[in-house]
Amino acid sequence: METEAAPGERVFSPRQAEVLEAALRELVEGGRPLTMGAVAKRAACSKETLYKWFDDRDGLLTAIVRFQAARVQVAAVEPGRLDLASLTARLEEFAANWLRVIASETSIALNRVAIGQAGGGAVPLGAIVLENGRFALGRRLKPVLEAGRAAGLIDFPESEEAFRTFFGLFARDVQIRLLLGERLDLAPDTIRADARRAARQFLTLYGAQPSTGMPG
Amino acid sequence: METEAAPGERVFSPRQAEVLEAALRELVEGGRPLTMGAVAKRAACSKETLYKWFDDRDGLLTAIVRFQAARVQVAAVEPGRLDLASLTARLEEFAANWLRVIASETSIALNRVAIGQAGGGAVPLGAIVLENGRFALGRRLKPVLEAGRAAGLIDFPESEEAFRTFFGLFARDVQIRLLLGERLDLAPDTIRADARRAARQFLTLYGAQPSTGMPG
DNA sequence: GCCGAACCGTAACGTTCGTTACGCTCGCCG
DNA sequence: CGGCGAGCGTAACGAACGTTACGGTTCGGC
Repeated sequence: METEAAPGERVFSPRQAEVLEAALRELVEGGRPLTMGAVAKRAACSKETLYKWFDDRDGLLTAIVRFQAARVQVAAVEPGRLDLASLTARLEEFAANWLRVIASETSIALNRVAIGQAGGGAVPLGAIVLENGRFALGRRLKPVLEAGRAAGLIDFPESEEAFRTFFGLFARDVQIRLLLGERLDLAPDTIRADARRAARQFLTLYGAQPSTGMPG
Repeated sequence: METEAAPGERVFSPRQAEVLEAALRELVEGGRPLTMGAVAKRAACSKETLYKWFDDRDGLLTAIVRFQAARVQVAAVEPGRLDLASLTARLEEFAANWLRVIASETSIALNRVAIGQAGGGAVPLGAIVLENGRFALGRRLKPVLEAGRAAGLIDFPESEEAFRTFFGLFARDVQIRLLLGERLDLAPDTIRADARRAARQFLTLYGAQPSTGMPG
């Protein structure tokens, strides 16, 4: 998926990618706050190299966030021709994907760092996470929603509002509970069931025709 | 200080409450990470006193969280006799209250600290926040939901699941965006409108009878 | 008025950690 | 072969901060 380098997006050398992988592992596995020394040791590189490549600790954190964001890119769903079944499937798939992402150790650790320094640091880590997480998500789903509307399957005045409602329906309290350290086990079956329920409820709220609950 | 108190709940002396207020202000207003020195200076007390009263930094943080939690206690709603109008009003009021809480600077700062040390520290700050936030919330609302079910206004198999859906409907992406540092302006009108929408959507999903949207 | 306890302000100590500097090895290029 | 730049490992420096210790002040009780 090497389509285009957006402005502000830097491509990392293979060795740099290795270092960032190591930093990510350190962030996830080592419960401690991330220190430059720990990253250097785990990556088997020198601190001097870290500073040369990433300037300072904030730069390293920013690089980690961007690096991870570049990998999480889910394939954009192309609207295509939609009937009720395929729209439902798209919604379910989308919700399940997102639940899997926010339940991953990596996402939790990254969000923790971004939240922990939000409001304090000079570097808007939180903004980067939001841009590549929540907002990228919205941009991905909106075409699907609008295609569904064009097909007469659902209706809403604003796709942004419709998306936020869908977000609430599948995310619910999961993310905040995970971030606060609760050990929720999100088994694949649980995720699938939650995604199905969210899609069904969304269609109930926004369906152009009264949608009857399917069995199952 | 042999004062017998409720299990896990300690009562603070007036002076201690002052100090905790100051600590809370420092946490909210000073963008920096909370240091013992900053708290002592703002509270006009000595560090030695801080350590005597709260043992160490974790103890101080825990005390701050408990102190704030003890103040936020919203009045428990008593189910009483419910018709559709009063149930709707209860839900709207509940959602609006919660939105006001999570949008407050204090709640954001406290959640940031709890999240920042979740998974790392020995003291489960996150668990305390969850217990006094999300879970206390559920305990407050469930009687209302069950009274609504008893009155035949709504129906659901599990009040926990119904509550989580309602939570998703009013919280949506607000909390995560605030925690990540986005400046959302939640004007009173916005909050009221969001609460109304969430209550209406919840009744649409769980209403025993098809509820028609009200004008306005 | 005197005593002791509580408390304030400040100094001091040790650790952690970000940041910089230095010596060494290794692979590439002329 | 010789130079050289990149990068590794480690040491060193300085600041921030948690924690402890100390001297001075206030205040209630005798």
